[in-house]
Amino acid sequence: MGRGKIEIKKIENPTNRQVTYSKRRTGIMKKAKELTVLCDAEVSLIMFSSTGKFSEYCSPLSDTKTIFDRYQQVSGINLWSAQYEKMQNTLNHLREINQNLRREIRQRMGEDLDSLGIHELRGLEQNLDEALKVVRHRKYHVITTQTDTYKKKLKNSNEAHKNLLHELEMKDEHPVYGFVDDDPSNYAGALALANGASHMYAFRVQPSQPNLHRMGFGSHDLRLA
Amino acid sequence: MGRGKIEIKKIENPTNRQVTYSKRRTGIMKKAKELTVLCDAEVSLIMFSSTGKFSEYCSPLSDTKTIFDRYQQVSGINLWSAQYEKMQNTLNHLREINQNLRREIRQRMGEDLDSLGIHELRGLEQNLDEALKVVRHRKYHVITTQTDTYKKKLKNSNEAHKNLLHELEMKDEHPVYGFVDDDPSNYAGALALANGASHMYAFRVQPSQPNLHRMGFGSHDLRLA
DNA sequence: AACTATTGATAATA
DNA sequence: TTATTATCAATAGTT
Repeated sequence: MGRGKIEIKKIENPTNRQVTYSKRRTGIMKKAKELTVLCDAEVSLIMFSSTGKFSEYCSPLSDTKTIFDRYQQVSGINLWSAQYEKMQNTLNHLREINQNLRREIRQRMGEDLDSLGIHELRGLEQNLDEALKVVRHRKYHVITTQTDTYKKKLKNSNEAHKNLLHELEMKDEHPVYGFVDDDPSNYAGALALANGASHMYAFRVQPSQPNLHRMGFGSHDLRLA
Repeated sequence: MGRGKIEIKKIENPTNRQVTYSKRRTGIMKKAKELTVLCDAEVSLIMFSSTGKFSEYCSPLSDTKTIFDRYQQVSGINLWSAQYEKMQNTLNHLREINQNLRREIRQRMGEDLDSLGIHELRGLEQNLDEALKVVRHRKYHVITTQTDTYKKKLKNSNEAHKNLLHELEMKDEHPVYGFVDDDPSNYAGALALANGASHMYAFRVQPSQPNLHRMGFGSHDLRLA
């Protein structure tokens, strides 16, 4: 279909090849469009020239991604199976680790012990015993620190109060009663630890972890993951 | 290019449309092939007829997936971004959960306590204390059971031995010394628990969890995930 | 599926 | 690249 018949083999002259590519590219695109319209078909046509130039045609009602998805279903080839499988493996691995971590926590809570042998039980016992000592120690430390801080604050406040009273007496002989603590939460904390019956021990988590919110020790949500 | 010019619009006669689709399909495929050969181009052509029939052409050196990959790079459209993002989110969520589980385990081991307030510390202490009691109880139970089993086995063996000796005496008056326990591991176990100084407490895991193998309480590999 | 009269595409040329 | 046009190729309508 030209001034002369041509053999279908690679055009060696690069300029000529590029020109032919251009012409035929528009030609095949026109054909694709016509096929789409005339026959109500879905067509995806992607072309890269030898110089790397990219062109595509896609039937108007669908887009390239839709056609790819459909291609996948029909051809049975999962185009991104490699990516997908890799991630799936990572995911399963993480899930496994998660399961094990949960089991360890349960065992550290005295549950799920049936699968443990005598050696494991002995180890767990020792470990819990040591941990308990450390936690107790830390608790006492915190209590002491907190109490000290409170006492100090109280003392400071009292002094401030006295000074205030003193100042007022100096000024107009009108004594004032009461004062406001600038941080009442410490006072409440000290009171709470004093009665020794607290069962409120929320687990502190970052705001980005909604599923672990409000979980106390011994109340882990084991439905997760 | 036929016996008469046709308007480019949907062919309403289904038979006619199907015939035209067939003819033009082969035509466009030929065009695609020619483009590939003449111009050294990469072409992907995917077609679905109105009846759902699927055909494709792909330049011989590359395959459809390769062209899709290239298409992605050039077009900037990530074809599986939706899937990918979803999985990525799940993955990150799992990682977060795992981090928290690990932290809880560390805290149950008496580490990482600085971030805990007095309430949490009190809760943890109580929880550890209760767990310790349960574990001790369970340990004693296992020890008792194991010891009983061993005693029973020993008794059975001795009786078997006696019977054997008796039989032999009956037969040829040649007494035989010694016997073989059919499960010596229980004996070793009983011995080990008798000396009370075991520090071997391997964590039991399924074979499919290589990363958690040989982890004892207190020796968790925190590099994971 | 074939067959062709026609239209459409395009190679060579400018 | 674009335009022209002589040719060849594709195909619409028909058998």
